[in-house]
Amino acid sequence: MTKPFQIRLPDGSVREVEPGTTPADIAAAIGPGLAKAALAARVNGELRDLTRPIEGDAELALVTARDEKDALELVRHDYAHVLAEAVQNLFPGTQITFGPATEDGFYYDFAPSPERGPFTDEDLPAIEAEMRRVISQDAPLVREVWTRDEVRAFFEKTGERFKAEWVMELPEHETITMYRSGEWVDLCRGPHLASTGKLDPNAFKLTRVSGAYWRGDQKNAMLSRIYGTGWLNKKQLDSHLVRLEEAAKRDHRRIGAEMDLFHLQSEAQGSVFWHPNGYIVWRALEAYMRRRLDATGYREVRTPQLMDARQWEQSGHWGKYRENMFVVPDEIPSTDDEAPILSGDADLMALKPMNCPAHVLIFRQGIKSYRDLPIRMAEFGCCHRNEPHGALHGIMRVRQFTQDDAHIFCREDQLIDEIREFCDLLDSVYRDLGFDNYAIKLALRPDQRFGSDADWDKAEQILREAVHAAGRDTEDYGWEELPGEGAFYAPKLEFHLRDAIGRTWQVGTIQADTVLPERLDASYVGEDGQRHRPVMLHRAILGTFERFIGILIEHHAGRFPAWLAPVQAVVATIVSDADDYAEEVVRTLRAAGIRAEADLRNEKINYKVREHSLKKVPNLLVIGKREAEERTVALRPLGVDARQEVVSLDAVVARLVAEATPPDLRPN
RNA sequence: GCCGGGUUAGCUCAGCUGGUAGAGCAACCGCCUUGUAAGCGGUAGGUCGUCGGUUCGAGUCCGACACCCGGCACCA
Repeated sequence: MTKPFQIRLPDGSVREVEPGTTPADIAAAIGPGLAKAALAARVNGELRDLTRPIEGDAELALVTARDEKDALELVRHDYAHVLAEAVQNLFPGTQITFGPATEDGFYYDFAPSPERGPFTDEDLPAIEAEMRRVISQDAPLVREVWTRDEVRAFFEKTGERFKAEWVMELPEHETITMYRSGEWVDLCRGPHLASTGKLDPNAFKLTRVSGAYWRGDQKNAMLSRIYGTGWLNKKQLDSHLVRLEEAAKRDHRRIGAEMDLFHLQSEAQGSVFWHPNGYIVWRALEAYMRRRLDATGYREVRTPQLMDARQWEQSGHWGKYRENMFVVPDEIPSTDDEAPILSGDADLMALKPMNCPAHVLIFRQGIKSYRDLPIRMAEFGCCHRNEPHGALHGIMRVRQFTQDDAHIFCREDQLIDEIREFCDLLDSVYRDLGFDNYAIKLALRPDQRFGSDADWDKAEQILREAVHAAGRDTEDYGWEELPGEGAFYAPKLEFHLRDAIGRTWQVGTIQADTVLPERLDASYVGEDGQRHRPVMLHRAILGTFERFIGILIEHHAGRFPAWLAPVQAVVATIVSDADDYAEEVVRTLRAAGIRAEADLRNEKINYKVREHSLKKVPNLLVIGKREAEERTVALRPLGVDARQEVVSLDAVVARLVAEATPPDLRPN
């Protein structure tokens, strides 16, 4: 007989068990409570099925619902599995593909039979019901090791084309496992719970359907994806659903309408109509950014909206980016109703999708010395990109946008410092704007690109080093590298923020580019008297005003900090006798630079409080007979639990002025 | 661009199996001079996204297109 295995438990104790023992056996040996609560096990750190025998001496930790991260991952993966089984029960002929756990749930991608067609929302209740039935069967989930050929033969026989294709691409040495629940079998790496009955039939909900390309490639078949959210118990599910409702209330499109910030309409799809209120936010943000850039050695420029196609050919945009550009014929349209409006053979111009080529053209004016570098050239540049229709999203993803763009022309030996300084500036700006949480990614060379591999090796390495030097390549910053996601001319560091419902958006970026200076022949005279190529750093902090304001709205739920708020104070009267004094208060506030309005309407104070609260006005100054007589105001800051206090006119002006001062202009 | 859903009054939405439109809020008018998140009453407001088809008759059924929403792909 083989000798017993030594199993070390988290409390440090060691148990001797016979070969063939499973984590479930050990849990049972420790106690019936644990046996019942155990969902899976970590064996030498690896998450495994409870019923999979231990193969040797090991560290073992049993995973229960208390280990929430592991437990949720397991449960969600199992829900996906149950979803697939339910769908195949209800719709024979549907092929299965993949179904992973996601951040708050799971999905499964199916290839429905052609007769059946893609799933719709209306299918979901029946599928949910079938999932509950599958769960109630409480079938054990059994892990089986198969050979590649067995799996392929099996799926070819059952008509599972996608699974048969996939198994052949698994790495040679990988152990191929199938999981069986009752009659149903799926190719799956696992691990799974011991049986479907471990799932709470009331802790999941199918949320939506969508299309998704097989293996994420547009060239492949469109599959039908079903999304769900899944939790350990109903209470968690319910609170998640409440969170979703709350998040919907923060939606920038909804708040944009409520606060009268902007609108969109189909005649200018993908372009924003900024209303006076929204444009105040924009201008405050722009003024702030301009001060920050002025203070850190940037010089602002302004470049043409339209440039000749030949210029875009030279920069490389025509070849690699044309499908995203708006092209305009350089021709006076015919006014003759009988004749075609355009001849069709005019020279072409294009609206700029980026500011970089124009900045190189400025750089090229006159001879630059190494002493002139770095040159930090900034532009609040308005760009147009012809985005795919399906990509447009509120003001977060639009076709006309304004970037807080800048290009830093520098020598190679200046790169690391420039990037590090940029990271510091970006960090400081994000904090000023209320974001202390952002993620940094490094997007590496894409398939479609200019420049030699050696250039890319160098550029990628510089960005890595600079982030490391800035101490930001850590888990706190969600640091990761994204192969294939760089721009066509350069790798980029991406800075991401989260929206109300947890989607992340790239805002800031910095890209180290040696290609464009080469293509557009930018050079400087070095210490050695020779011409050298500068490196160009493309960088933005907000990214675009449109997207950034969208995120600001959602992040603050419309309650902008006072310095950004469209209206900073409303003076609301209780009785009309106070009108004159209220108008005086507004005049005084405005003279002090506060964006203040009077509300003298014949309405109850309750009505006015409610209305201005919904408009997220940060300060409500209530004036009744008493305040008018005493030359005070009742200051009621925005917020349900805000206490109001009666203060003198002078005091309220001082307080609001302090609050409305942008963060970079505040004392200390 | 791809898959699914949607488009009815300024906003949010109802309108079953086809018989020329309805609520709440907002707006307007009147009453109320009001004390911290909706005071009361009244009036007006829509060629039901666009175009075409089926039908005696279309908001409702069918088709095309446009836009919006959720994903996918693409991206700031």
